Amino acid sequence: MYRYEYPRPAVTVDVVIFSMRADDLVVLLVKRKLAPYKGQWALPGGFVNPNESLDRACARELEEETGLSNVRFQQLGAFGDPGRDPRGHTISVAFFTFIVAESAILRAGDDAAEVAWHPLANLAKELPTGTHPAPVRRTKARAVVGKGGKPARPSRATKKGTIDLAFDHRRIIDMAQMCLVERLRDPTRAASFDLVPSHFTMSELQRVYEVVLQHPLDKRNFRAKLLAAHLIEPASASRRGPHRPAQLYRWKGAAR
Amino acid sequence: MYRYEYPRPAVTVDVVIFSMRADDLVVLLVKRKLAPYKGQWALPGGFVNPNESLDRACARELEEETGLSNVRFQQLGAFGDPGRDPRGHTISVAFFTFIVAESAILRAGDDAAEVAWHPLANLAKELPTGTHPAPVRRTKARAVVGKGGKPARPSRATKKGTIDLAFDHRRIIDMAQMCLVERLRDPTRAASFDLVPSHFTMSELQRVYEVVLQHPLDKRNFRAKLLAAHLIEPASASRRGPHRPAQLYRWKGAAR
DNA sequence: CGAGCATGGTGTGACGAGCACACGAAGTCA
DNA sequence: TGACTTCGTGTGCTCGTCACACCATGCTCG
Repeated sequence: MYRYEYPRPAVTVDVVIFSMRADDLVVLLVKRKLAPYKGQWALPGGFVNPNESLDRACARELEEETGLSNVRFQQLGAFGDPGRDPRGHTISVAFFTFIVAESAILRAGDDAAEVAWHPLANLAKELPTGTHPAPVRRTKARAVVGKGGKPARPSRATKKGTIDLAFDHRRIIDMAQMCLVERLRDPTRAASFDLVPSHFTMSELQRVYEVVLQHPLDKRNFRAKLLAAHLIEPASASRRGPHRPAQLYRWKGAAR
Repeated sequence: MYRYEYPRPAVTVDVVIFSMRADDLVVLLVKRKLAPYKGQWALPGGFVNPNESLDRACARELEEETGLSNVRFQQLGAFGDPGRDPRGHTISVAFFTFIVAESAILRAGDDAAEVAWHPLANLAKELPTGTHPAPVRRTKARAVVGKGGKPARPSRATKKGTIDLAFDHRRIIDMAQMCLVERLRDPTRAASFDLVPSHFTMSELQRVYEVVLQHPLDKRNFRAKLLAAHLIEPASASRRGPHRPAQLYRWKGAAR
C-alpha cells in the first residue's frame, strides 16, 4: 500500500535502571564493546527492530545486554537532538525503573563488554548545554564500584573519580532521576517500582526514600504516611539482628 | 564513519493543541488530504526530517499544516505500537500545549484539507484496547463545531455526533489531557501554558481551570491560591462590562 | 434617575496533613 | 545483668485546603 521512503532517523531505546547499593543510588551501565564510544560506559539499549513495540524493544535490549528480564518500565520520553549520536540522526526513547540490585543476576552479553552498577555520584556532570561529548579513546584509568560491590575494572574518566558516559546518556539519567523523585512523592505511584524486596522493614524502605530524595525523613511521619496509603500490610515474620526485631511488611496484593 | 543500515521504523511528530472555546475544551485537528485515513480528522503532525530535532519537526509540521507558529510545547511521550500506522512501523513522538484560540490565525496548508477546533466531547471514545481503527472511506456526514464557532464541513463519524480520529490519535489526546490536568494542579507548571490572553481577569482564568479539570472551583480559594503563588500581578487596567469592572492581571515577568 | 441585575471582590472558621519532637520496648552481646 | 542498638509509638503546632455568604460596583432599562 502506501509507503514513503524518505530517509529516516534511526530509533533506539535506552533504559535507566536505578537501585540502592550500600547507601548509594546506583544506575546500571554497560561498557560498550563497539564503536562509537567503544569502551565507554553507557545505558543499556539499542536499535528498535522492525514491527517491535517500544516496550518490547526495551525489554529485549535489556535482556540481551545485561541478562535482566521481567522488569517493568515507565517511559521517560524521546531524545532526538541531531548530533546526539555520531552514527547519524538517531532518536532514542528512554525508559526507566527501579529494582532491587541484590535480586538482579547480571550477565554481560551481546554488545556489552561488561555490566555494572555505578553510583550516580561517580558519573561526570552533564556537559554545558548544546555540546555533546565526542567519543574518546584514551583516558586515564580509574577505579569504580562495580558488580558485587567490589572494585571493578578501571574505566575511562576525565575528572578525578568521574566517568563520562556515552552519547547524551548523562542527560537522560538526570531526567530519569528527576522523574523518579517526582514519582516517589506520591506513595501510590511509587508502588510501581521495586524499591525493596518483597518483604521489608520500614527503615529499609525509608532508607531508599532518603537516598533518592537526598534528605532525611522523620521516622514517625514516614511510617504514618505510608500506612495511611493502605498500600502495605504487616507480614507475619519479623527481621532479627543485634537489636529489637523489626516488623516485616509487604505490598498489599502481593503473592504470599 | 559507522552506520548501520537495518530497516528502520519511520518517525513522526504529532501535536495536541488544546484551547477554550465557548466553555468547551477544544483540540486543534486537521482533515487529512492524503491516504491513509484520507478525509478523516487527525492531529497535526508528520514525518521528522533528517537531522531535524524533534522540537523543530514539531514546530515545522504545525506551521505547515495549520499556519501556527511561535508555540512552545511540552513533550508527551513516544507512541510506537506496530500497527498504529497502516503505512508500516511508525513511531510518533507526541507534544502538547494549550493556547488561546482567539489569537490563533489558522490556515489549512500542505497535507491538510481543513483545520478546525473540535470540542473533546465530539470525539469518539478510544476503541477497546489493542485494536486500532482501520482507515474508512464511506460514512454518514455529521455536523461539528468548526473553525470560527460556526457549523463546519460535514465530517466522518460512526456514532451519533462523534468523530473518529485517524491512527491512535484519540489515545494520544487522552494522554495529553491527563497530562494537562496534572500540570494545572500546580500553578507553577501551569504558567508555562497560554491559558489566557496576556491580560485577564480572575474569572476568565478560573473558567479555563474549571473546564479542563471538569469540576467547579471556589472563587475565593482559587484567587487566594493563585495570588499566593506570586505568579501573577495586577495590571493597571480593568475590564468593563454590564457589571462591576474586573481587575486585570498578567503573568509576572511578562513584557508590559 | 432609581431599581434591578450581573459580576467582582473579600474574611473566617473547621478540618486534615505534615512536621517536629522523646521515650520505653525488645532484642544481642560482652 | 548492664550497655548498646534499633524498633515502635502519641501529641501538639502549624499550615494549607476547603467550604461558605455578603456587600460593592457599574450597567441597563424602564
